[in-house]
Amino acid sequence: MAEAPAPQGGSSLLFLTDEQLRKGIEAMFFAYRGFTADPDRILEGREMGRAHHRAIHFIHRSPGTTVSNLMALLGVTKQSLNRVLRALIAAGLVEARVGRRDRRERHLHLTEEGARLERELSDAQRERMRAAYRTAGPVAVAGFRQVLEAMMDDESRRQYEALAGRGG
Amino acid sequence: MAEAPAPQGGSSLLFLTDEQLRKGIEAMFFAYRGFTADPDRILEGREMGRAHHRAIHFIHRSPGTTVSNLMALLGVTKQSLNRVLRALIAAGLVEARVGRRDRRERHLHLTEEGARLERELSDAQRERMRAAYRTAGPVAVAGFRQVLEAMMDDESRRQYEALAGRGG
DNA sequence: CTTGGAATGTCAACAAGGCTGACGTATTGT
DNA sequence: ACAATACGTCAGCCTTGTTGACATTCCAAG
Repeated sequence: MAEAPAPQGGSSLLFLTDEQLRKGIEAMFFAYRGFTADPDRILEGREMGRAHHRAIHFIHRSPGTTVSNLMALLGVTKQSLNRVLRALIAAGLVEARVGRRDRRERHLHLTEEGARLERELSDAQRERMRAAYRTAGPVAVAGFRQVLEAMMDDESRRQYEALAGRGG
Repeated sequence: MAEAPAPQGGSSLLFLTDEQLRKGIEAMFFAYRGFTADPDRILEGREMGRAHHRAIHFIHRSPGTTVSNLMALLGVTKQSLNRVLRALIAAGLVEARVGRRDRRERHLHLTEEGARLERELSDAQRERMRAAYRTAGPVAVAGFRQVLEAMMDDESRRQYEALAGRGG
């Protein structure tokens, strides 16, 4: 995508008013609630929470990723991550294999059961996303992604794009 | 599975693939991080966190709102909210006025200093949003909002629209 | 006028999930 | 041989959420 629509001539900048920006901020707040609602519901009772979901998601996404990688991706300390991983491994959802090239590293993989839970979680989340996409239509979806990408920190955008390059 | 929207003409449904949906999910995750980063930074050191920001935002947005209202808006228990409000009142940022019609109610207002902090917080957040909007352009912004609204729970959408009706 | 229920405040106890600091252990690379 | 890396773990702390219980104040309906 090249040129932004040149704001010249009669083109108004009304979409940049404080009012419009505030609406966007509130929309993010309320939408994020919906975004996390389904997985939260599924995990509650299983003694797990959002942190476990995030770990499962990215391990599924990048099988064999290391602990350090995951730390950077999630933006948490190794102690926080370790607590989550310990629970996932104890529950038989994740496997940590010693690295072959560098045996200090642990390569993380979902077990069969971990993959099953991942599927359940992402099905729920995807279903909501699909409904929203369908309602809004392809043009809106393109805009949605553009704005979100522009909103990220540089570091996050780098990570996002690295992931996208892998399987999308 | 219900009906897909009639794939009329040459319109493809490629924007509904699992791949595209996953990208949207990851974009939400990374973008939300950026979304909250600036206010978090400002509040850190001031002995306050995201919860305080949210309360300040909605009190600013709906001056005179009651505790019950705020509870529903934020989706937390009165105990959680009360702890936050107590801190805000102790810090001289928020004032709780006894209701005139119904004296059980507390009507919440920002003090001068509360308004100053609110300004600082929302300036930072708005600035990021403005940059993102400007980068993406008006058409993308419209799509962004459409998708977010479609992603909300019914209850959240109701609240979002009630707010929008008030000042926007 | 009494009384039930609503709106609020508060205490206690607890959990999830962040954080820092410190220390230990393999393992790798110089 | 030694420093640095990757990881695990213990201990302690913070924020922000939860439930349960109880007190107060006050409106509204019987």
